[in-house]
Amino acid sequence: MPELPEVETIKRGLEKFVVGKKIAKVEVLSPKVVKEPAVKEFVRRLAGKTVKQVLRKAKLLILKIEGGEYLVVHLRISGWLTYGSPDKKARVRFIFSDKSCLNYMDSRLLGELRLRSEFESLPFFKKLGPEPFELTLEGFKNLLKSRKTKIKALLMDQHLISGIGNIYAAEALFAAKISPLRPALSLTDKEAQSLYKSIINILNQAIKYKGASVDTYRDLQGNKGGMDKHLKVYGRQGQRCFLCGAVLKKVNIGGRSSVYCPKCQK
DNA sequence: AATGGGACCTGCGCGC
DNA sequence: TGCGCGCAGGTCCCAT
Repeated sequence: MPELPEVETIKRGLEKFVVGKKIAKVEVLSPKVVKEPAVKEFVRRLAGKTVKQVLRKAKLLILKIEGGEYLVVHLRISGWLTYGSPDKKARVRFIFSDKSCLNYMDSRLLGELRLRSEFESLPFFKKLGPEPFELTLEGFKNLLKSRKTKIKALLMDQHLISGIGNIYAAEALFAAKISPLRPALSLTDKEAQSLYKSIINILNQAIKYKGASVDTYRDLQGNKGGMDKHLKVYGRQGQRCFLCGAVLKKVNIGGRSSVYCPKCQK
């Protein structure tokens, strides 16, 4: 579900509704999603603690908890959070002292919750490349240099550049008029610059629209994101390109479906 | 180094 | 209506 813009939207919601709240009780309905520590310990250590701050790194959400602990949330594909009253489909419920509730939702159970005294040593965190916002144009060009991998696969490789997933990789490549199948090293300086700018623009636009609700994603209050309506290629295979009218094509790249305009994107 | 496949999971929409 | 299949916004791990 969530790429950087969706996670950023959730982060802002948490800042508004959850920071400063005291966790009275944690209910773990699906123990599978709690990766560390053991569920009993997880619940015990959170009870009575206040949420101090929310951080985001790429698609990772990090809640700083009173007493020097961090609740690290990776939503993976189908995770999302709602704030309000307890949800019967929740996998984990964080009930606050004012009776309000933060629900961790995750139909496919692929997401992960961790409670740790720090998050920097988490293997996934350590291997995370810079976000597009932390990368200069030169830094971006250096990533492409000498890499034969398909440009779309590179954009989604979190070790190299983090926060971009299947939707925004497809959209940025369309905006830059570059085929997702091109080897990264084949991009000219001009193309690399155009792609770099497109990535930043698309992510900022998506944040502005509070994410895309192609599937189950909702913000904390249950509202859909507004970015769906602005997607030009993602999920539009077989339909016509808004620019040239050609039929959009779907190919498989790195095990993910990738939609693009064979006429506009060279 | 790069790519392809499978694994982890559930649930939805589609065609028959 | 019911069933099987393909597919889904992520990441890891293995084989080649």
